[in-house]
Amino acid sequence: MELKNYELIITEKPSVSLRIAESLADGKVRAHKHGKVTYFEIEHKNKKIIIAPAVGHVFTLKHRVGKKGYPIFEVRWLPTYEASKSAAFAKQYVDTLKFLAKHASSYISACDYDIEGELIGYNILKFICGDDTVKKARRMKFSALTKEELTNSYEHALPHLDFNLADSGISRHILDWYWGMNTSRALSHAYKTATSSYLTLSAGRVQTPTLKVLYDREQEIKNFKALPFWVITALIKTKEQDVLSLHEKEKFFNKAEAEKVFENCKGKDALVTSVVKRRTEQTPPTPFNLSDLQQEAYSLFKYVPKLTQAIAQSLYEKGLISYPRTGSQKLTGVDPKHILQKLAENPLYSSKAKKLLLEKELVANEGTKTDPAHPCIYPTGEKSEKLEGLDARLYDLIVKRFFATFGKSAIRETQTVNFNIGHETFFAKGSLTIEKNWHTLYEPYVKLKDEELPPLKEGKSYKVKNLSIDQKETQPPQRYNAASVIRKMEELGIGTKATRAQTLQTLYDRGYVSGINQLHVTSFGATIVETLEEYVPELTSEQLTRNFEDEIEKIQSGELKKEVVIKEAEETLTKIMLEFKEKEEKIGERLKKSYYKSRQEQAIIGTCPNCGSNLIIRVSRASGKQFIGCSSYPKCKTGFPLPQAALIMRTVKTCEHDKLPIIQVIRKGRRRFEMCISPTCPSKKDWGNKKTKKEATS
DNA sequence: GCAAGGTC
Repeated sequence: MELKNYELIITEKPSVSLRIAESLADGKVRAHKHGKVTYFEIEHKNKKIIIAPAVGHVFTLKHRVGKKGYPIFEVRWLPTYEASKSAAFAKQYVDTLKFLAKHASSYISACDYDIEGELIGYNILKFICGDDTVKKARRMKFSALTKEELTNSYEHALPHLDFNLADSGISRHILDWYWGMNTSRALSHAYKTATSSYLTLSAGRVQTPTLKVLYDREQEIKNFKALPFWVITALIKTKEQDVLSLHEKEKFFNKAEAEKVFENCKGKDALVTSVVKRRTEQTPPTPFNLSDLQQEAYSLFKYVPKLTQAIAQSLYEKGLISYPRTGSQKLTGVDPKHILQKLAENPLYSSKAKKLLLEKELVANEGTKTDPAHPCIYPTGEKSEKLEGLDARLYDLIVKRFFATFGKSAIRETQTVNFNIGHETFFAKGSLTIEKNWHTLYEPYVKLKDEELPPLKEGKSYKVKNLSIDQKETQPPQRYNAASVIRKMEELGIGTKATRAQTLQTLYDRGYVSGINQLHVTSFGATIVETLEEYVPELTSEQLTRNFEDEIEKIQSGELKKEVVIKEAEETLTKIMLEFKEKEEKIGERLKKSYYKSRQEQAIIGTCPNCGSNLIIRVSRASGKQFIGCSSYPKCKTGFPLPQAALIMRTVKTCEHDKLPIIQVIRKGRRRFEMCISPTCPSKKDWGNKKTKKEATS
């Protein structure tokens, strides 16, 4: 069959190609393969249309080959598979688009309608379809993958791309590249001048402010001065149970005052002065976007955000859930009834789905956040082979969350009882769920606890079983964990939903941070922050992102030309890099010292599976051997042997099998490998003895 | 080799 004279619709990713084909096809959707890539052929109003996907960015910026040192500003666009081996899969997509572009008579970009999507389409047209197609191509603009929206966006396709938007995308890429590459190279170069050996160091518009956030918290904790305070509690005896009440002042920072109050209350009975009951409505949760899912999976299952993202991606590829890299908390364009009907066929979910289907109206408690291209994360209701382990748990959470958003508000009752003990006021609080409603749909993931108070009568006196005064002290602020730092990045508006988990990984990889439950900045990470604050302070604050956004907005509106912005960045950085270079020796010494020290520190390897404290490298007093053990030893005796290890470099990732850390170890003779710390992990052989490139060739 | 951003 000869394919000629068709319209070529280019999408950002494979799943969208199919949706567009299904929406526009008057008759059958024909799927074809070119290599491994599927594209679709349809007829729409007697017109032949081919729909073919990209895989996100298939072009990336690359400096001129062999160019060493810094500063560097000469960049050009190159196919991702030429720039990096890890992007080899992208070649097939590029080849397919090249093949299809040859005989196309017209072109439409149907990439996501955002800055990156505009650029993905623009680059494909320019470098694959031919320069002349850039001006001719039309643009489909849609904000949901529904038939109606997609058909409408095709019928009313914009006559051309938004060139200003594409320009702002180009600028974003170049500015990030300039700042990131130059600063990273400068750091590595400085290290090399001091040690004559190469070490990958990095800095960037997103990773450095993130590191700074962790660093600042580290400083807060370091500078924290604990204050002692006293609390007075009274255990009140009733027929049913004892009630613990607290003095209304809660914290006494003055010891004498606390002791006086304590004396006043001693030996006195507790008179109930008031019983106040309040009912509150608790609205159901909002649908998941990626960040919400990452937070919840961490808090319920301790899945790190990167793991959650990987599992969600695989569930999406199996057709079980919708597109996971979304910021939306809305069910735009989703037909919940249809999904519930499909879920009702699954014995695991049948009863809950059927219960919801009985409702007259299905109204979801949608959140306010939206996404330019996708609705929230929801189950498709499709059947699959039996899910197990990590996948099954996450899928179950997504299904139950979907159910819960349609539930009625739960009703909670809180009770506050005030007591008079020797003319001092004490109080006790209880809370109780009166009507579960959405809680039953979300079980077992509801985190609320019921604490019921026994019936206490106003005006009645009760015996005080025990009155106590305890000294406590104020606590320093909590360290961030792997999930909360992602939320913080979201708050600061740095990174994107799809990249934040990866950014944290980069900070681990560089040895800047360690720990999962409690993220510590290593002394080396601290040196990086301090060095950059001195020489490239712009890069340590999220303000750089704000400046980018302002400039990019102006390019979008046509107020500014991208060339001006790029030139300006070049000038600024040239100056900064020259100053850096002058101090290179000094900076190198500082980095060297700090790096060596950091390696010898008691590295935090991960989180103790038993008690949640840090796992650190310990030396056994008995045998003198190194092993990984819990930092709260001897309270917790968790430990893992470490055979023949010489130097533990860092935690690489978390083992998917038992969620223990996988660490990178260098043995004597510079043999470097990764291993799961669990001696019984069955996946151990997968990590062991991974040789470095150098070794493999020697 | 280093960024950040797409997607697998």
